[in-house]
Amino acid sequence: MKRKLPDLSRFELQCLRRLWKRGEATVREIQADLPLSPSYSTVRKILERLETKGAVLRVRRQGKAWVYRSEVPASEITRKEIRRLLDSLFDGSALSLVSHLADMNELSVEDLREIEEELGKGRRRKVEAKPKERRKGS
Amino acid sequence: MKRKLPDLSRFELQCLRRLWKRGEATVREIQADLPLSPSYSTVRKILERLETKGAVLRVRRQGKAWVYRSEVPASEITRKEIRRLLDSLFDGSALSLVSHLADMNELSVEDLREIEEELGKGRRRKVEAKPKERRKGS
DNA sequence: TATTATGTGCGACAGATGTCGCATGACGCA
DNA sequence: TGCGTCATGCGACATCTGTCGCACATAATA
Repeated sequence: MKRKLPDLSRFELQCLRRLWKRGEATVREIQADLPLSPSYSTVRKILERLETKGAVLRVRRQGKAWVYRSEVPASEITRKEIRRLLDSLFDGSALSLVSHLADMNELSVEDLREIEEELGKGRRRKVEAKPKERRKGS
Repeated sequence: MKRKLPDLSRFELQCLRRLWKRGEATVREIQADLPLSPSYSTVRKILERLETKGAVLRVRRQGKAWVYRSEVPASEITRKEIRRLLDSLFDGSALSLVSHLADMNELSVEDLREIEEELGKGRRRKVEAKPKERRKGS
């Protein structure tokens, strides 16, 4: 049985990612991690909604603050989002998505070979995301 | 100079895609193309919003009905959406996105080789999306 | 010409989202 | 013990989104 993954908004996703990275975190910590530094209340509200959506859980208190933990696997949410994009813009074809990526100069031949190799040998190790500076896009 | 691409909702994107495919279309035609057959008024409203967002234009009338045309290039909107996903879930790393796709069994080694080849020879031809049946996902 | 479709223009709405402010209560410290 | 500090719980909003219904004009028809 697979519980239905909740639909998450962009901002909710943002916050959730911080949780994934940290494992557990308080509202204050997540707020500190966010780039646009929204108000404490705002982040608070998002976490609250994530909780009602069942994507997050308050595990314990750290002093007076609640500590949250993600209740949804990063990988599943990620897949869901990918699928969404695939369906909404590429008729479900991953190939055409990758083609676009190549077009956008987001992929090098080496990148592809790497994936290929993993794919070839039964693989399971996922390639880690190493943030890279964005080329000024035209 | 590059005009700022409008932010589009899922449904707006859906409708816009029909326009891309058809070149031009009336509300009725787009409605007919949509899978969930929303009411005429609904589609009408979406087109109206797309127009105020500058994503669509009413070119002429066909009988009493307006004929719409997209004002935003499919490729740019597509890129924008891809970028959005990349930034919101993969720290901008296309490689890790592709890795996930491979993980989801959405890519075959052949697919990758194809892209690779295109990439290798300066390329520009984009791989077309040929809808493929979704493997029952676990 | 009276009747019937059909598209338009407008307006309405409920829900989701992003953003806060404020009163309250508990904690640590002077 | 009285006073800040800090997180919480609640509520408030303006937008954005998806969904329609309806009155009105007009074109096609009987």
